Amino acid sequence: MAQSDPLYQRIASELREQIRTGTIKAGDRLPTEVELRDQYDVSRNTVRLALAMLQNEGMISSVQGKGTIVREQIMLTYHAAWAESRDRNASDQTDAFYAEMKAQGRTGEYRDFEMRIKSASPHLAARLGVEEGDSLVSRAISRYADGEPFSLQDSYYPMDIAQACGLLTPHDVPGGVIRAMAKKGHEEIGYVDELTTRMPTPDEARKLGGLGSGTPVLVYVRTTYSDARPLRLTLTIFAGDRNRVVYEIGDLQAYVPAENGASK
Amino acid sequence: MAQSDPLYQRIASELREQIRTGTIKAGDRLPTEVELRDQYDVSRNTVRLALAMLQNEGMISSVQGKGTIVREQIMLTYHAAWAESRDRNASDQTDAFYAEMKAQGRTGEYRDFEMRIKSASPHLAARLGVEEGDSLVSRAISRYADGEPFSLQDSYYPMDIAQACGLLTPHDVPGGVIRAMAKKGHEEIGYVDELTTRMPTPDEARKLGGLGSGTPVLVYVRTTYSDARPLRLTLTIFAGDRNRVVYEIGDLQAYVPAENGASK
DNA sequence: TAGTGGTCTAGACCACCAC
DNA sequence: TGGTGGTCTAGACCACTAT
Repeated sequence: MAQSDPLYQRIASELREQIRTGTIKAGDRLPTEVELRDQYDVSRNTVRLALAMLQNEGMISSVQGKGTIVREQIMLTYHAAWAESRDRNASDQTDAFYAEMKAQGRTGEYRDFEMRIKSASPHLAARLGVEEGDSLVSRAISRYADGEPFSLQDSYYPMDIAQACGLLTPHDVPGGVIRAMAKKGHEEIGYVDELTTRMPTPDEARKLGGLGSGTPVLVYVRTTYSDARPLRLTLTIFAGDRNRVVYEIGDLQAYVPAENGASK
Repeated sequence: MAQSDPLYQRIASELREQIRTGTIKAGDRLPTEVELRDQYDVSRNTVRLALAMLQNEGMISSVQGKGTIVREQIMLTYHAAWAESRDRNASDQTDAFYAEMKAQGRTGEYRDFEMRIKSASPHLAARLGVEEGDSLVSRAISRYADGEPFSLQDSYYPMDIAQACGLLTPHDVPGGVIRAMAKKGHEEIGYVDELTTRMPTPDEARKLGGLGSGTPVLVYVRTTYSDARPLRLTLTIFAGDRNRVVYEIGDLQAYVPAENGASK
């Protein structure tokens, strides 16, 4: 960062460098705003501009009354290619989630189950092959790992399938939804996954445990198909700083999964 | 947003609502900061706090001297499941990218090709099955669509493979890298894709055409394997507001691709 | 030149937390 | 109670764009 840059960017650069090189480690407290103000001989607002920059990069987070700390990153892995596959024991998404958590040495749970009837948005209607405004059954949960929220999931089903398969209940389906649908002749034989990223809405940030302003979400949409029609659309919002989606495809006899890993 | 919220959050909420409902449309100019200051009877700094909030959500972007506008979203789709598959005409990543762009009615190009020798970071070493610090060949490009930068790509190859396959050249490999490797007995028969999201580094933001501070990147890592070993690791940084990664897997005879679509 | 957003100051008071 | 970050004011000057 050149010397002619704005003051606040120069301050941000120096702090960023100290974090990158480990002079200030993850979990450590930064100097207070007043200390930085004196240290750089600027106004407190200028210090706050610098800190806002780092916050928007997801590097630090501030708590009123306590201070500003360098954020730590823990990563969970979501194996998309087999998470819901039919030849595993996992009977539905929830079971698959438990299995993933256990395999990664964490405790998984979900909360706030909700069943609702919703009107199909253009986006949903196009993917589920129904008319805009048609009724859809939505079954939503929040997933937690080690007591912390990690992702929000909302599955949409065409009304006729939901009725035939007993999905109009405000609780878990015994044996899992996928199995229940298969029994009624709606077997999932293919899927299309769409992955995007964006900043969370204030509502999503709240549900995901107060995401810092520098934390994006990973938006994951899976639409599944039988041989005749779309069966289900599952929208998952992952907290971007804590999740990784993985696809393992093809012949992987030479693949040795490394259990760990930062984001880059 | 309750009335007891901070002023700047209340201003942000009202503007957000006006954008959401279409009172202010994509591409439109927002009122100037001075107008908002008078309208809400607050200081200009408070207005700027509100605008910063919306900027961090990716909803608006400001340009010095011009004004503040509501951002438009165009979405490109990257078909990960077949983008590099062997039974398509695409001979390497670059060709595959052209084909995708053409299919979506856009012009694709790439710039700033670079070949470098780099030392393996722990992250790269683990995935490519080499020792930390070993030499790797890096071949990087920036991808543009309709003249705008969309993604940065960097492929890493173990030195012995790069030498055997003629990858130590500062230009394209005729027929494509994947084909060149296959000819020398290094055929890609499986791959592992990892997808994460985070905020861009200042350097990435610059290379991607000055990403707004509310735009995350989609980090896409593909590691490919032969029957014996890892062959290649390709790291792609997508501008998050302009790209979508799609996997089409299984039997999809009932799938009718919808060519369009917003992010949610 | 007039108007826009970008940077910066020097204060003030408040809400929250640890002691 | 003292210190932290959170909010807010009322200015100033600068850099850039349009006309």
